[in-house]
Amino acid sequence: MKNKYWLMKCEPSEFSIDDLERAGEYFWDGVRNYQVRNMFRDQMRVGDKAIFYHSSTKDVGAVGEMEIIKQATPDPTQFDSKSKYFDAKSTTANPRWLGPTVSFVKKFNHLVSLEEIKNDSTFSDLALIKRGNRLSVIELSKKQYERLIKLGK
DNA sequence: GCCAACGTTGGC
DNA sequence: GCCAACGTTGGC
Repeated sequence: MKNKYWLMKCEPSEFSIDDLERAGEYFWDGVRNYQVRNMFRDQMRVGDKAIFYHSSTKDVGAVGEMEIIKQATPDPTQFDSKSKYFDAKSTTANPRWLGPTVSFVKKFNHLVSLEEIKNDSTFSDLALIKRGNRLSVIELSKKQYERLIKLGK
């Protein structure tokens, strides 16, 4: 099956591309949005590629490449009452939230800033730059994915 | 820290 | 099922 391409946001104060590089792989936890949950469940598959994007920080933008190495499974933080992602309404029998596992591929040589993305016509219809967008995971076209990698070199 | 925009919750 | 209130997101 054809691989898909994704852009996945995370606040670097929580987890950054450097953290991922050190860890090698990471369970993408903490997503509490149904649309994104459904994307994880129904569309994201092993072998898909993803761009790591730093949000809510001084230097906002795309910072590196990842690969999906495990399809979404229940997010353990939803059952952990000490976690800020705890969800009392979720049960192990019927878990509400999922997360894929990603692996580090490459860190960009330089950040591709949000401004740069906005100014590039390749991304003119990308939800990322649309006003009011709240998705932390967005599907990219192959062209958009390759363009980000080129800009990051 | 502000604030616009959106998603979720819960009373009715 | 409506909708107001509330919480969260995320760029600036």
